[in-house]
Amino acid sequence: MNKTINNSRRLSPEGREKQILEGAISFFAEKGFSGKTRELALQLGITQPLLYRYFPTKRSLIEKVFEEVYINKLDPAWSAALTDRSQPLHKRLCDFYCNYSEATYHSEWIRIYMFSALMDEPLNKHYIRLVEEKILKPICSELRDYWDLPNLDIAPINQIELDHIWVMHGGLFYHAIRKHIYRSRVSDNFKAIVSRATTTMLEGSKALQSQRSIK
Amino acid sequence: MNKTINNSRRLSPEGREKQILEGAISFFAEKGFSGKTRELALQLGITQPLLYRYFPTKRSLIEKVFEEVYINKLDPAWSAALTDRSQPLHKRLCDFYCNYSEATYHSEWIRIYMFSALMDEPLNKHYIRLVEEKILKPICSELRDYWDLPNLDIAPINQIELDHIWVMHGGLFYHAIRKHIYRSRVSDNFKAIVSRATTTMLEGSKALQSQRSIK
DNA sequence: GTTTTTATTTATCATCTGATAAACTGCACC
DNA sequence: GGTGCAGTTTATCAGATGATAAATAAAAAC
Repeated sequence: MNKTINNSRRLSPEGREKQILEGAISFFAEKGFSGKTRELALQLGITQPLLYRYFPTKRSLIEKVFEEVYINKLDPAWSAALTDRSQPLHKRLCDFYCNYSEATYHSEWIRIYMFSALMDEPLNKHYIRLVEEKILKPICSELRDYWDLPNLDIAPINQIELDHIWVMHGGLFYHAIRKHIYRSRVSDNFKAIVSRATTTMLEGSKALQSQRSIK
Repeated sequence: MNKTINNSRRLSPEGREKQILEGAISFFAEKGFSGKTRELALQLGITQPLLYRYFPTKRSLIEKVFEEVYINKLDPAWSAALTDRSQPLHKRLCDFYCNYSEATYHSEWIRIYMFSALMDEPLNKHYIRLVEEKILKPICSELRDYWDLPNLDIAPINQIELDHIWVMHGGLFYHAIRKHIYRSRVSDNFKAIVSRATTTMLEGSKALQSQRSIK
């Protein structure tokens, strides 16, 4: 019999630890990290001191939650696909944001992300840097190619270009915030929103060039 | 002598209440609403029981904070200016978002807004509805006029049009989130970002029409 | 089947935290 | 300058909360 997935009273250490961690993610995503250990235990159907057999402190459990939520969410294959110029850029952008949103735009992920950011967790700053390096700058680079502009070696990405992508990226992310944090009723066809947002961003980048050349 | 603005030990009730409320805004914006009353009192330079002379419970103080932060942030004059067709639409949008961001994109406002949203405070949902009615839908309406599309009486605003404005609005709001919640270093020339974001949105709305007419 | 091991619970601690009551003190008024 | 009112502090409570130790019970070992 499988001991790991067992709903009897007594579980294997690995099974219990996993159950607690997953329960903690859902619990803290809902209540925030000031949620009480007794309430978490109640939700898990165990007693509060049992938590402390698997995690020495509440803080250590929270840190495991961060790890679980933050790591391995950016698949390098997506960045690779983003720069695969055999495909049209609009399609690449759509595919990327569909993949990316599927991995991160979930209630638990978004809420824990926001709670941790409000707590000034260093993980957040690290993640933002990753987003800029692995997503936004590659997109800037593809945009240069798309409009036959100078390569990055000749002119490094400037703030204006980055801001332009940030507005699109933020606009899409904000859709997830509205859904999972504000809990507003939002349109569920996210693919269509992505498609229109990327089209808009591409058209906008063209219009901005005529106003002010990248040089 | 002015009793209201007095840094002596003893203040007038109005002065003290105001001081506590303002201190609470700054305190809860930083720590979240699970911040402790003793810590707040320490930051104010008063003792913790004094808070309870001016606010019967912690919750009542928090509710005053919500009131102070949420109300009167949307000046009807801005919405009026937004629909003043004697000015070019791009200029109207820029002016509006500059005014709006000046009123709300402050660290305290943004953080308290996010904390309260994560707490499922009804004020947040109310505010979002206000944003949609007083800002986004008027912009949709102006866009119809801008591109010589049917009036709202003939065809009501659809989800696609609203989503398109939400992406721009969210993109701009996300800039404030990055600045005040993530505390990232962001470019400080917000006016320029607004100008480019509105240009982009306008260009995008044109491009989207050729893909799919509003009918 | 008895013993050993260990997952889990019960009982409990020390501290924290929102809140209250009583003591204190600065200021106005006469 | 004494008297009373009102703003503030000191002392304290009751319940909550993170954490620990001992007791219990279920599974494994022999």
